[in-house]
Amino acid sequence: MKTSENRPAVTIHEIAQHLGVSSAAVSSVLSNRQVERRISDATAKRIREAIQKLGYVPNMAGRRLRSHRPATREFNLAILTSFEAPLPLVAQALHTLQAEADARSTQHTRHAIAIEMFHAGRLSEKPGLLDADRYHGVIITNTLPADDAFLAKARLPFPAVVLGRRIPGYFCVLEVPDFVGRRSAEVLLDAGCKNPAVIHGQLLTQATSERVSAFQRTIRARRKQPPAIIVSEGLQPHNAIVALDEFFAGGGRCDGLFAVTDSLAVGAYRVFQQRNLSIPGDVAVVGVGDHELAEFFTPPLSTLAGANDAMVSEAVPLLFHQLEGSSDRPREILVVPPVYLRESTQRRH
Amino acid sequence: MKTSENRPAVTIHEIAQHLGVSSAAVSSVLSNRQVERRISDATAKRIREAIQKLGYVPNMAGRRLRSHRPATREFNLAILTSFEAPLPLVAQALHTLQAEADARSTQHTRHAIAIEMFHAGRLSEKPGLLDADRYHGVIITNTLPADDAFLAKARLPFPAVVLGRRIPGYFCVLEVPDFVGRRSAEVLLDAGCKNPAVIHGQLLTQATSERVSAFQRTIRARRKQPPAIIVSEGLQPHNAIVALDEFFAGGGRCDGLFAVTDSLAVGAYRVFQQRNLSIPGDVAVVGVGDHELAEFFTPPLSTLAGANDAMVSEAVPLLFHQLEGSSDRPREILVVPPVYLRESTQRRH
DNA sequence: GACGAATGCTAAATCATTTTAGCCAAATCG
DNA sequence: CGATTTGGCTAAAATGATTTAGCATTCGTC
Repeated sequence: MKTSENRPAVTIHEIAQHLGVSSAAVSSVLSNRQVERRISDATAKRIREAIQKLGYVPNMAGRRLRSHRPATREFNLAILTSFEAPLPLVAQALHTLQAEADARSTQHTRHAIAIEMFHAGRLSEKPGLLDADRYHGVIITNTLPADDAFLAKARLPFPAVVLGRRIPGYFCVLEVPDFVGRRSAEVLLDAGCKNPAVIHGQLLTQATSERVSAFQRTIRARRKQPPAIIVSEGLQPHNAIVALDEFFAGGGRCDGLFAVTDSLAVGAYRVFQQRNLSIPGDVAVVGVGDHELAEFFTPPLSTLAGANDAMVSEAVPLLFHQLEGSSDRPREILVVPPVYLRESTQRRH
Repeated sequence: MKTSENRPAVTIHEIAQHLGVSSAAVSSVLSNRQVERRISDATAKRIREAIQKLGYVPNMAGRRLRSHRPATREFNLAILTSFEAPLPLVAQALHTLQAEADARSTQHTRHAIAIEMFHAGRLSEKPGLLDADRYHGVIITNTLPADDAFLAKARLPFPAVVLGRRIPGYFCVLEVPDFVGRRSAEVLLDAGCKNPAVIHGQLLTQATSERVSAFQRTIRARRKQPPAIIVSEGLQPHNAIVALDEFFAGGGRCDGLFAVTDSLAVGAYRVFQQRNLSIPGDVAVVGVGDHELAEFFTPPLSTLAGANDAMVSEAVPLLFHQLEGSSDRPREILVVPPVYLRESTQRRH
């Protein structure tokens, strides 16, 4: 790590002043135009050395402003997601956003689109989010309650659409409440399960926590006793393996599992195989369709949700609507998640 | 689609002029400071209407420049990848880059990091890539030959590191040539395969095409006849299913498969299951470890490559080195991909 | 009816950079 | 030796937005 970067930054003017030349000369050298601008080799060399020595870093805002073509508008759009969340969903959102942006690009209108990430629960620490000088609009997804609280309080100074979360004052796109939790419980019960369980990670997004509690309520209502709740440290398969092994070692019983993430289901598959429990014969498994490979698991995994296509299709037009200056009041759009019943929850005779 | 956006863009000055007020007034209304700045409600209303009617879009470069705190340097870094490529690798690169950037952030130095995407083979159409006014540095990955050619010719006006590809004039990080192709051939042969085959998608990155040809060469050298080559339309499991079904329907034979992508291996698993070919009993399968779930497939998939961790760990410091103004000559770093032998290539008695 | 305060605005500076027009001295030419 | 060219630079404008200081009015009060 160079300590040099701890010094204050310098501008082109300061370099010029330091050398007793004009800033035009420095700029010419920086863009390698010193020959056509007729800066002598000796001066160019002095300038180059100063640039190096003082650790000059160009200010992109200055450059962009200067090179801006008049009468052109440029939209800076971003998808904000957490480092911890699965990416395929986000990629799809980007794809849709990009396609829509391309369709709207004209002679005078350009769009720049990026994915940016924040640490789950620490959205508030993301630099520039509260300033109005970075984004024209954003789609925010995979937030934790702490992030939601921050957003509810902060009110971003630019259009935003929130995915999978209901936050007052924002345009939100989310799945029909309780649907996934209730249906996954029904799917397991219909498959003949007597001892259903749910596995989820420690960190709960609002969508996930609603799924879990709706699952609990439904099971309790139908079977007069609550399901087992298994908590894994993270969302990766090996987290599920550790949590389930512990569960069984402690005498836990389970003949039907709702995994709030497909990657948890993958870990569960492994544990059941190792314990010689057949799927769905001994234990049925249902996941949420956040993984494109779910239908290729052995056996193919039944999934709910994964309404991501649908949510994104709603969210993107909503964002552009705001960008175009609509003054509509924030509203919520509810999406019904698709249900894919596959072999992993086949009814037992 | 609003046609309004086809009109030339307007600036704050133009709005002001149009209304016969000052640009300061317009700016005050835009930032909702009209009360403290003592703009009358009537004027504020007129301004707001004009903003709406003329379709004003703020120029972020102007705003950022204005709000720039002197003596502060800001690095804009990006990871450029193709829409078509698998994302987990990229997420990891972002993670590493972000961590390194955070470690280097000081009172006077900030970093902004994003993932941006281009259509495979059309990197040249990405706006702003040839201008020096957007990025301080980039990591480029998942390029196709057309992109490579573009990069070789263009010479980007900012530091860059290319992953998985050798391009003259750039810092490149890639796997040891031929390693993956040769080792995957050896793994299949060691498992006792007599009729090895390889499956890949139509679009070939340089890394992939090298893997395929090294595989071919190795097989031909050892078995005196070339492997079957199966080409799928895309990289998704269903593409592999279509291609393999066609291959078998056409009388193709195969008792060992090298899948250049794990998602292709997933599709292959399905086809083999449906044809009652056991893995690895009847057919051995080896993939490249671009999928975190490979070890959880049934049976667990042997993988090569997936040297992504290692490549990223090399690439990130290389980028920062350039950002710090090092004038080193571009060089290549070769990484040896790890090899994970799992059940899918277990030797037959 | 004079003074102070409130109201409603504007002019100009500032942020960092690039480019255009042009200045002055030295070299070359006729 | 005067005119023209070349070399080596600089001053200043321009890009778009925000903020600070301040200028006119009008209003209220004693």
